[in-house]
This record gives sequence, structure tokens and C-alpha cells, in this order.
Amino acid sequence: MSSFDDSDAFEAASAASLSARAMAARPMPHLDGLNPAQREAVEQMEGPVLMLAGAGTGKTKALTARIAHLLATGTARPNEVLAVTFTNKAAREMKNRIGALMGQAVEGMPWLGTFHAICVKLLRRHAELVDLKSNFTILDTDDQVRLMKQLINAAGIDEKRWPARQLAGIIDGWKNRALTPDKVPAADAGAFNRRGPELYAQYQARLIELNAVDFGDLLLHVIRIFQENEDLLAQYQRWFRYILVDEYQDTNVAQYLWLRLLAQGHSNICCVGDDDQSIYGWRGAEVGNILRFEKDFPGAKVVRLEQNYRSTGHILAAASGVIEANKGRLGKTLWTEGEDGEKVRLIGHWDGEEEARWIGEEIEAMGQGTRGMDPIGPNDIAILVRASHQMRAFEDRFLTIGLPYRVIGGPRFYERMEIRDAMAYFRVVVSPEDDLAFERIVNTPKRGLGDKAQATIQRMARSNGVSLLEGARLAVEAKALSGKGLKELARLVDQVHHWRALMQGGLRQVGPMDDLIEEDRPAADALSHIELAEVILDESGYTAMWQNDKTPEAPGRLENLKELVKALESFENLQGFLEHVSLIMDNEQDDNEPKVTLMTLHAAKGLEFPAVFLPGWEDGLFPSQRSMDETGLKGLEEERRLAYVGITRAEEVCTISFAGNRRVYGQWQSQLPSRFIDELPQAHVEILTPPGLHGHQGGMAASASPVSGMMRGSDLQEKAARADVYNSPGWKRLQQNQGRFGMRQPSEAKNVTIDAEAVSAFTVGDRVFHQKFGYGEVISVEGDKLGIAFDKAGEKHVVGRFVVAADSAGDVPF
DNA sequence: CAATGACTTATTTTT
DNA sequence: TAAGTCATTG
Repeated sequence: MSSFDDSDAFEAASAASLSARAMAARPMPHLDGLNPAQREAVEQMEGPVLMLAGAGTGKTKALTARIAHLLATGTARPNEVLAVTFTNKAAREMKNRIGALMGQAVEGMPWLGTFHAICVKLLRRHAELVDLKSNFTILDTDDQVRLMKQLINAAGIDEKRWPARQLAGIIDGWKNRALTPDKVPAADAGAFNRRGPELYAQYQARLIELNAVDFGDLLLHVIRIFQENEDLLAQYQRWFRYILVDEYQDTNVAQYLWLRLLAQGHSNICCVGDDDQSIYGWRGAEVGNILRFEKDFPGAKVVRLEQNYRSTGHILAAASGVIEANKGRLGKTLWTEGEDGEKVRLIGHWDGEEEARWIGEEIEAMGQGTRGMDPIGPNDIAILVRASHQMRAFEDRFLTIGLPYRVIGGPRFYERMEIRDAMAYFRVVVSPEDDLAFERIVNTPKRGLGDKAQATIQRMARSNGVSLLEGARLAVEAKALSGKGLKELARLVDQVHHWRALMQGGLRQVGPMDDLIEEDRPAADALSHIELAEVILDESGYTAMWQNDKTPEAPGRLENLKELVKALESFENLQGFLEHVSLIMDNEQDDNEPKVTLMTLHAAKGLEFPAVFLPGWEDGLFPSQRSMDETGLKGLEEERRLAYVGITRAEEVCTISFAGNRRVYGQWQSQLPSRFIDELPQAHVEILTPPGLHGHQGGMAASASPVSGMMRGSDLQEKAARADVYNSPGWKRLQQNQGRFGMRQPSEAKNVTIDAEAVSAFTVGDRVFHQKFGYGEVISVEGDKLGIAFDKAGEKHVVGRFVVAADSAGDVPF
């Protein structure tokens, strides 16, 4: 947890009066360099404020300046400001920036943190009000799922048909909407084979038994505490005199309720966000919260930050053009005093590999500096994809050409198996009643304690109403297991006890284990928690398990374990470490070598790069078909916001691309350019045609790059394919229709692709040739899509521009 | 208990 | 396609 502690401050609280803290007549450097809108948002300290901050408009600057202002004017003391963020990263950055503004003069702000971290703090103080003990453990998704699995099996439900993951998702959804088991609406009663609500109730009961909470509970328990204890709520309302919320568009119902409870009364709440960047609806975020702000908080002052300091004029205009197609926006107009810069670049490719190859070459060219532009190095370049599987093509390509890259996202350090195993050991030692942790380690490494042995332990524990560890001890005592298992289990139980003794060192407190296990070993003197961790991993045989493992990933896992132990250094004890880890799952690595960044659009929110590539702009992929199927227009609009987020990450160069063919689940599919491409305002877009096309063999694209020599054997075929796509009617149409891109009405622009019928070069009965599927006969024509019965590949639907008349196929040189 | 093969499924992710 | 899960084998 944070190093700041305020526990005394709270009680000493409200006595200090505001008037006593007169406005300080000192200079206020934090106001320097704010534009008028930012300044307004900073100086309007009383009452509700909605700061609508477009991409790159200096939101964090204004937010931190506002906090600095509250403090510098003596309006609030550091511990009276409640400032909530979503990520630890954002919280950290705010802390740093406030520190810089105030010149270290301010001691820490105890209530600046994520929703979850702040809730943990509150919940530890008042745990007993919701039948928890203040040392409750926080379960992560994995623990949740395992627990639910047990409940599902116990309920006699076929876990095949009704997977625990799904139930976890459903319950998570309810918690996002602040629905406790008794409040699940009738409309949702059918969830999970009609057993959802019942299992939800069981799950909650089980969590209380385990003295555990999941992430959703952190919010919900605190809400319940506030609702059921008026005095306490009133106390906190008085205490948190000024509330600030970052990324308000990402709040869910529970977070909204939580904020509303605390802001009641003074209404000094400042929410910062951008409805156009709401991209987390699928995990419970409610754009409605930000759209409704003025209704929720009457008299709210709305401040728009519209001056953009990040991107060039063309990039901003392109992004604005796209987002305009969304309905029900609060509306902002981004502008810049900067240069127009280069237009947003648009380019089509034959397939995904070609796209990756071109981007690789383009990045190399950027490193040299192209068209009079300053060189842009790998560190300043990002590739933003819709779904992580798209990264693969780039990784493959970059590996072959030796372009250094880094992938952001993916499985985090603390989610890796070996880390979770190690931490389960720590958990059992720190809290012997942590059954989930015990289950995880009881047979890891293998101790010959299989299902049968574990069932025995379960039985022992349940019938005596004790934890699994204690149940295990009883099982040993009763000799309920056979030879080897018995010996191993006895050893494990003994070891846990031993580790606990080491942890408690000379100052042994009376803990649950002390009554239960006879101690014949003298307690060692204060062993550092780092040494203790090493001892645990060593004596348990866990390290040895990986040392003996011959799989290629074993060394990496041992490396990770070392890193884990190293990470312990910044904590005072194991408890503190576990607390930290359960809330903070990030793992930023130091990295000196310049690398291109590969990440999803979601992960890119809040970041910026001089050059950004946005590949895969194809209908179905982006916007994602699934998103549209599941939530219709709502989903499409969220996808469009994602497009907006993507474009606005770029400072100087933004390159959008699409491929005509892509392999989807192993099947080749022809792809339509994304409808978002039609929405790009033409005046701000330049259509790129890579050199080396139209049959100019050995074109510059290939030879200009030092990489070309490494092109695969299918070089010729590739060039043919490229020539094909740019000669195709579809591509020509795209170029001809450039002029229509700028249409104010997106619907009109959309006709571009819809009225393709007139352009379609084929009719039923034509013999055609397709690059991947070979020869075939057209059996249907629907707009731009052709139904084709291929001689070899069967019936397919293909976009017209990717086939050529069969008689002209001879022109293709292979 | 490990290895093998059938089978299935296929965004976005933080805490 | 390809990664992951699951059940069956040896």
C-alpha cells in the first residue's frame, strides 16, 4: 500500500476550520502556462464541475493544477482531497506531478488512488460492518473462477455446458451494476441456466466464510457500509471536502453510486473525462454517467478543453470527421495552433502479411528520414491493433527483418503461473486460513496428493469447520491417508508451521496455528521477509521443481521467481507485498534499446507517439463484427470511438491501412475496407500507392529497401498480387471516390461502397480467377460481393476487386 | 501421472 | 490455423 498514512488524521479531522486557513498570498506557479479553459477548470473550486477534456488537451495538467490550487490556496488540506483514478499508473503520475508543482512542499495525499485502493483502505477500517475481518484477502480472477467451479459442481451442474468463467463474467457484470444477489432483476434471472442468482448468493456467502472479497466487492461493500451507516457516511462526506475523478467516462454504476454517496452535501466534485474516448462499455463502463452529469449534479459547471497540444491539424481533422458520425455526444471541437502537418495516410494491401511487410519497410524508411521529414526512431513509433492476434503478423515480420519491437499487454508478470504459485505459498504462510491458496500449493510441486487425498482433506476441514490447512493437520493426525501421501502431507503441514514461526521471529504472537501445532523448534530470530521467501520457495521444493524441468520455458520461470524475490525489497513484510500485488498488477520493464511499440487500441488510450500505424481497418475486424452483433449500434459507436482514440494517439504521422484478404480462423476471407475509412474526411487524407505496382517489375518498393533481398521465394507471386489489388475495380473506385470522402454527411460517403453495383465488372456466369482460390464461375452478384463457385475451393463469397476475369488471368506471371 | 489425441473455440482488460 | 481443454490411454 502507499507509504502515506493518515489513520490519525481522520480522527483529528473536521475540527480544523476552513476559515483558519486564509488564502495564501504567495505566487502560484501551478497556474502558469494554463490556457483559459484549463484555468477556469482549475479555479472553479466550489460546486460540481465537469471537465470535458478532448484527446491531448492537457487534462492531467489541469487536474493536477486543480489539486495544487486547492492546496496552495489553503482551500483544502492534502488529506481532505479525494482523487480517484482507474489505474495505478495514473495515480502515480498524478502524485508525481503534484509533487513537482508544489515543490515537494506537500506531504503525501492519502486519498489519491484507484477506486479499488481507496476502497481497500476504507474496507479494512470498517470490515466488521459487512461481516469481514480487517485482514480479508482479495481474490483475483483465477481464484474467483476456481471457487465458482466448486460451487457449480456442488450444485450438480454440468461444468462443461456451463463453464465457471461464464458465471464469473455474469456475476462481475452484476457487480459492475451494483446489483447484490437479492437485487438481480427478473430480466437476468434466466442467466446461467436459471441458476445464476442462486449461485451468486452462494458465492457471496462463501467469500464471507473465506474472509475474502473480489474486486467488485471492494466497491459494493463500501457502498453498503455507507448506505447502512449514515453517521459514518456523513463523517466521510465532511472529510472528503473536494472530490476529483479521472476518466469519468469509464465509471460503472457501482463507482457512480459510490461517488454520488460521497459527494452528497457539498457537491464539490470535479469529474474529468471525454465521452468520445469511452471504450470500456464491454466491461461495465457507462458512458451515460458522463452524459448525465449535469442532471446528476445540478448547477454543474461544464468546461471544455478543446485546444489540442498533441497532433497536427490534419490528424485532428481526420479524427474529428470520424467521431462526428456518433450520435448523442456532448460535443467538442478540437483545434490546434500547430501546423497542419502531413495528411493522414491511407493504404490498402493484398493481405495481412503484405501489410506487415510494408509497415516494416516504412518504419525503416522513417528511421532514415523520408520526404524531408526528420528521422523517426523506433521508440517514437507505435502500431495499434484492434485485437491482439493481429500482432502476430507484425512480430513475425519484425523478427525476420530484425526490427526491435516491444509488445504491451498480454499476460502480466503477476498472472504467470510460477508467480501465482509462489505467492500462494506466501499467502498460506501469512494467512493459514486461505483455503484457495492452500489448494493451489498442496500438490505443487507434486507430492502425490491427488484428488483422493485432497477430498479427504476437504472432508476433514468441512466436518470440523476449520480451514484446509487445519483439516490437513487433522487428516495427518487421524492417519486418514496412506503411506506416502501421509508422510508428504505431514511434512507440508509442518513446513508451513515452520515458515510461520520464521516469519514471526522472536516476537511470536499468539496466532491460530500456535494452539494447534506443537512447536518443538526454537523460533529463529528475525529473518527478513526476503530470506523467508527464499526459504519457502527452497524448502517447499518449488524452485527445485523448475530446476528439474526440461521444458524451454523453465529457465524463464526461474528468472521470474528471482525477480519476484527482488520485488520484495521495496516492502517491509510479506503481508504488505501481497496487499500491493493484489491491487497492482502492472509490470513495466526498463528498456534501453529503442523499440517499436505493438499494442491494442485499448492499451494505447492516454499515450501518444510521433508516428502511429493503424492496420487492419476492415469491416468485421475493425469495427469488430462481434461487437456489432452483440450490442448493435452501441457497439459500433464504441468501435468508432476506438478509431478516434487510435488516430488521436498520433502526433505527426498517422497511417491507416487495410488488407483485401485475411486469414480468419484458418480460412481465407476477403475483406471490405472499414466503414470508418469512408468516414475519414478526404481533405485530410492522402491515399498512398506503394511503388512497384502496375506491373513495373522490380519496382522501387522492393529494391529501395535493404530488406528486399530477404523477401521470400514467393516474391514474384507477391508482386503479382500487389499489381492485382491496385488494378482491381474496387481499388480504382476507392481512388475515384476520394472526392466523396469529404462529404459532410457520413451516410452519403457510405454510398461509396454501397452503390458499387454499378461498378461491378462481373455478371453471373463469368469465368474468374482468384489469387488464392483459383478459377471459378460467378454464381451471384450482390453489390460488390460475388458468389463464386470455385473449381477447386468450393463456393465462396468474395469481393469483386479481388478477382480478375479468367481470360486475363494469363497476365499474372505465374 | 504423463503423454496423446479429440475436440472446441476464437475481442477489447483493469483492479 | 492454432491454442487450449479434456478425456483417454499406457
